Amino acid sequence: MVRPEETGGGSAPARGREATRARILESARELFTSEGYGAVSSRMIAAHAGVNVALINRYFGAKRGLLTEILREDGVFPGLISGDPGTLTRRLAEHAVGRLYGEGTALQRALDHSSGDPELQAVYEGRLKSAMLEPLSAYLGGDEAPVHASLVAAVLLGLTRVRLIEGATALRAHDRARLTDRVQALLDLCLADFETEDE
Amino acid sequence: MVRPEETGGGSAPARGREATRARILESARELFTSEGYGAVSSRMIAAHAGVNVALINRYFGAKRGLLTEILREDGVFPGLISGDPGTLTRRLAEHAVGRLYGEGTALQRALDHSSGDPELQAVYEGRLKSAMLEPLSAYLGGDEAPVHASLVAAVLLGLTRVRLIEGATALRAHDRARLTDRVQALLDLCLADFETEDE
DNA sequence: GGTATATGTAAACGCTGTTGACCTGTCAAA
DNA sequence: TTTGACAGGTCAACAGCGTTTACATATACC
Repeated sequence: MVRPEETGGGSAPARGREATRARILESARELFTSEGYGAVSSRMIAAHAGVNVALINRYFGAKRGLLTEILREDGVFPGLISGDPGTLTRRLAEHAVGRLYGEGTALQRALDHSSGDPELQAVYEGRLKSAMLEPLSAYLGGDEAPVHASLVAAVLLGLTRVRLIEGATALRAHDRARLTDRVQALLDLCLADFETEDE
Repeated sequence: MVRPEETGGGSAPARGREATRARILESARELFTSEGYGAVSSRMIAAHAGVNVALINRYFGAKRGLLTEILREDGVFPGLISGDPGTLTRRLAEHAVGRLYGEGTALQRALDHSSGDPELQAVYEGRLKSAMLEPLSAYLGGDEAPVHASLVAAVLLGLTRVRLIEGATALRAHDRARLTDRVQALLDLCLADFETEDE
């Protein structure tokens, strides 16, 4: 009796492998979103997925492997660093303010919120480097590009951090617009040529 | 036989209490500095201090209590938010850049480095609120003060974070001066009156 | 003396992430 | 049909963590 069950190929891609993997991943995403990375244990994920704990490490190496997988799908600052350079800072400011004070993904907010976890940090920072600093630096070009990119990243990351510290204060539309303008101005200053008028 | 041993008072200040407390605190400070908060366990601190583990919780409530105590002594941005308002941003910029790219305390650097720990985060953020956001806001005064303070904090925190992500790149004196100027300009912009020229 | 009260100790609790040994069902070849 | 290989899944254990509880001990007061 061959169990057909969506095994189209004839070789040996296994029966439950992909399904189980997906189930674990989905459970992890849900729990990370609702509870935060640090507050979710391997056993919680396993229980939620109806799966044995050992399978998490079998399929993802370790708990952080889950996060790496999730972050890869749900990119950080996706697709903003491209297009018209003239409006780059505007787009970044709008995205940042929107994400922090408006319509950010629940997952994004959850990951931002636990962005300090020592475990998460390595993954998060790796993503940020490869998805923000490096492309932005390449996008800007020139000798000063790395510094400019770092400053931009600093402003954006700092906003996230302060936002977390201050808590979830809602912002009226008008104040949000003002904040966005101010952030854009800061980003513009980060990117501006900047000649110190000293000797 | 009364053990004199610096027990001047006659009531009941105990014999080993202060000494033990101090020993634990000193061990914690050393280990946090050299290893980072998350990498140091209660048992490591106890062993280093030559003391039973339970005493840590007896004297400091919990591991985070040690950190609270250490942070209270070694303030964050100590004494900068006062004096001539005209040079405030200069002082902050110099302090921040100096701390991150120059002569910061080893402990400061270590705590910055583990500033993401979920446990540490609460303490760290509490300190930052009470030692940075609130005094700065009060210092600036006015309706917009909280927003300005938040932006300043964002820039300073963001610099820390990016610095950690990028790693310990040494900066030549000239580049450090340029960075300081740029940061000061950003801080000035954070504090500037900012009228959006829309309708 | 006796006795209350600090101070220090040993052992455990429940939790974490992770791993190794063990079943179990499916498939291919003999 | 019997045999073997093997992927998929389970179970129990490991060492470590922060923390707590019950206990021993030394000190200080009456």
